[in-house]
Amino acid sequence: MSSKKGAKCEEFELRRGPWTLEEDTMLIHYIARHGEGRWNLLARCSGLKRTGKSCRLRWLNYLKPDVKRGNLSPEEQFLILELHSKWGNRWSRIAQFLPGRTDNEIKNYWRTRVQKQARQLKIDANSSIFRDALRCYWMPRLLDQMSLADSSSNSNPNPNPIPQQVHNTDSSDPVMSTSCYGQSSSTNCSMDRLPELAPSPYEDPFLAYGLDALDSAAVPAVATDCAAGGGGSDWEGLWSMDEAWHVRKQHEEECGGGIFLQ
DNA sequence: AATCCACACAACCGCCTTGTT
DNA sequence: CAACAAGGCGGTTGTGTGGAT
Repeated sequence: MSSKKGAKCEEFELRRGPWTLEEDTMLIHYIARHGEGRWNLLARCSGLKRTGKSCRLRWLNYLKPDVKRGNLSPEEQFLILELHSKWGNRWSRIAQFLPGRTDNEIKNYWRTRVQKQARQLKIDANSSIFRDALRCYWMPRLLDQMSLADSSSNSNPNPNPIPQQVHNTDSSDPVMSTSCYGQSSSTNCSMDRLPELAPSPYEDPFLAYGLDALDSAAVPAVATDCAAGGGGSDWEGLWSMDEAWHVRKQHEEECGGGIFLQ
């Protein structure tokens, strides 16, 4: 079977690796004429020496007009952390709540930024300790950045406008019940009990999750203190050395000084 | 100036699901 | 209902780039 496959590949001399400008142009023009979908047909008829899969990926992750480029905003980062805590590595599902962002981009963000922090602390990124750390230190900081940006650009319309709404302090709210900022979430952040929310690209995620409820009052003192960021000059790290030490120590206590990742 | 290293991101691979015949 | 093809998804790898040494 695999040899047959290989022979097929050779027969059509399928190209691999980075896409050229010419290939991009061909793909864009073909989709402009015939629309998306039927990727294998597209690959055969467009003149591209690529697999249908490759064409699909290139279009969805890079060429599609509504693909957003550039750094993730604090709002987007916050959403990624929040949704990942609920759904785990369901990147495409998470991406549905970040218009213009692809699952690939979100996955890369998680691996390069978030998991990097876990590695530095020598903690499993999926551990409850690390999740707590995200909630106590990182997410409040993002909230802080969001409010700072908000207050400094009152006259400047937000590119991703978040509709004003009534504050939701209902404890049954998915975010408030599972996120428990600053509290120990090790008991109630289980992936087994993910909220069954119907994701929709048209639904405002902040509205859906009641994220407006996460004002400073909702964040515990320790978290807001950290978020206030005494001493954080530029926002490079996600937490200070003190915070990292605290997380690490907590982890040591919980694991009895044992099981660190290498 | 050269080399090394870490990072970010694009692209590929394999598996699974879904739709069609 | 089975077989097959296509699409979708998550994990992994490859590569270009910028900073550090």
